[in-house]
Amino acid sequence: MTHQAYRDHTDILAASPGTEDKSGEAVRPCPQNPAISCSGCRLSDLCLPISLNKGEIRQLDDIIERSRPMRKGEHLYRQKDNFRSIFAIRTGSFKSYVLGPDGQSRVTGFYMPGEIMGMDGIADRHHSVSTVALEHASVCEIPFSQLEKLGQQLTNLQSRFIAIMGNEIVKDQHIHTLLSSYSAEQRLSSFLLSLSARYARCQLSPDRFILHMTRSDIGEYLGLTLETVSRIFSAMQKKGLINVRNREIDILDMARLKAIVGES
Amino acid sequence: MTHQAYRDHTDILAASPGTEDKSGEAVRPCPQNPAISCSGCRLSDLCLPISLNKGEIRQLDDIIERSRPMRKGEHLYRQKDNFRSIFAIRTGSFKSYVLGPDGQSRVTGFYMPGEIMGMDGIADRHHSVSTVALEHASVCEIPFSQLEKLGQQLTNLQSRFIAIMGNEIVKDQHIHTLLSSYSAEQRLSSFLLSLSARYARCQLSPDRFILHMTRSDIGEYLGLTLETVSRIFSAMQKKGLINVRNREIDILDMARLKAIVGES
DNA sequence: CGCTCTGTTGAAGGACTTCAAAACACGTGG
DNA sequence: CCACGTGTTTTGAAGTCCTTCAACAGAGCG
Repeated sequence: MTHQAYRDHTDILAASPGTEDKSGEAVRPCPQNPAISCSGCRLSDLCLPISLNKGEIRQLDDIIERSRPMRKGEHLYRQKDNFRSIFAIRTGSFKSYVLGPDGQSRVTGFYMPGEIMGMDGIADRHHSVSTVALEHASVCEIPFSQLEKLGQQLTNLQSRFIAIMGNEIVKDQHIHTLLSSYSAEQRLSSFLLSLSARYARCQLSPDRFILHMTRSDIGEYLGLTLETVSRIFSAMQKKGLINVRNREIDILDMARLKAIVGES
Repeated sequence: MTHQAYRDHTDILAASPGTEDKSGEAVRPCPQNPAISCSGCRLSDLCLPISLNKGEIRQLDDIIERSRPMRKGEHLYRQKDNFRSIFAIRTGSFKSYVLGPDGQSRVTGFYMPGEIMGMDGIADRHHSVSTVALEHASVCEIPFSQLEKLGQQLTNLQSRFIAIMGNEIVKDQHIHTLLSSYSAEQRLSSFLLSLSARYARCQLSPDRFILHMTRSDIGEYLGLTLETVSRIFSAMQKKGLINVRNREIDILDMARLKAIVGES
């Protein structure tokens, strides 16, 4: 394994990136360093604090509750829960999903460090989806009532938050067109490119990463069956576009991948 | 034609609902009554003013520009346009769409009276979709910078606007699950039920209405071909669920329609 | 009245699903 | 450390739902 350095991306985000361990869980130092703050967070230029000055960030810091690290499979909140807070991911990744009337789940999104979860509960004060950690993870909890209050004082914060919601709407529209008109191969190409770009945003390798979700999760998200996901991955590998080894993805030909979805 | 009274729903929204005309366009009085205001608008309990008191509504009124009526096919704004305002629909309906790299369009949404358009431009200050009138229509234009400013003064307005955005996100998630897991018949049932509920909100008949969009529009929106839309409509009619006569829809069995999409 | 856009319907084909079986990975406990 | 069991992934074969292609009918508008 020549690429051990990238084995677990969260290593890079953790407090002591030098420590490596094979299990990926036991030895790693707790990412919940009590000294963390928005101004010290390496994600601050992707997250809510963008465009805030130091004083403003300090005020935002004051209302943020940095909760305990979460284990894989642990829920952040569930469908129907009362809405109290939105959450910014510090480390790890999450999926959101809903349960259909027949009891089977439908994945509605994947979330990575620096991204905001919980906005599904703003409208009617109850969450409309459930959110679960796909790996060890940690989040910043931002009580919404306090965010609203602070937003009234800090114009920049208010605008920033509204922009984040606006961006969510644009992303949802993009997913809408993807689901309504893309082939299975286009959907998966687009999915991989999205992950790649988001890993790059976190200063992680854009062409070699781990899928923390199952094939079934991906299928539910993209409107495909898990078998189709698997088959398309295999076909892409055969074409020399990617290398798939279990959950490990190597993007070999980014340009051709982009061509598949129609991005020049 | 026993149902002439419902022939054109916009009649009911117009200033003088008593006037009837066969063309649906020539005789109707101009909906752009200069006397209109949020407080006088019959849609005020669906639109941005919800939960505002009279003084607050007056302030909102002051920043709203009531633009001229629009003709069918006229664009409100286009993809890539600078973002200046959001728009509340007074009368008529719109569709939003994007043009793919190959030049063919993908419908991303339909909008009805009381609903807000233009939030696709908030994030990066340029619109990500185009919006076009599906029939004669009129809108209230709300310059975004002024809305932001006013929102800083009026807490209720700020919350209301954020709630509208949150609601948009929830609706997009619902569409996501629809596109990723529903059959063609379920998609169309869900679509008709959505239109029905929204017409009811406008005090219009929930079980007899006009589709102002083409089969192709519906298909692009739901991820189906226009032929499939047509076929499923025919099949639903054969089953006694609906009556379709060109663009006129009668919902005959609401309960069974809901059962198709899994709503008890 | 005739043109064009829209909608319907049929027949054939294809992309993805479904069902099924086996291989593989991973965590647990011996 | 290995054996085992569960959950995940791969791959195949058959089937299905929807699409594509095509022709025609109807509606709307000059």
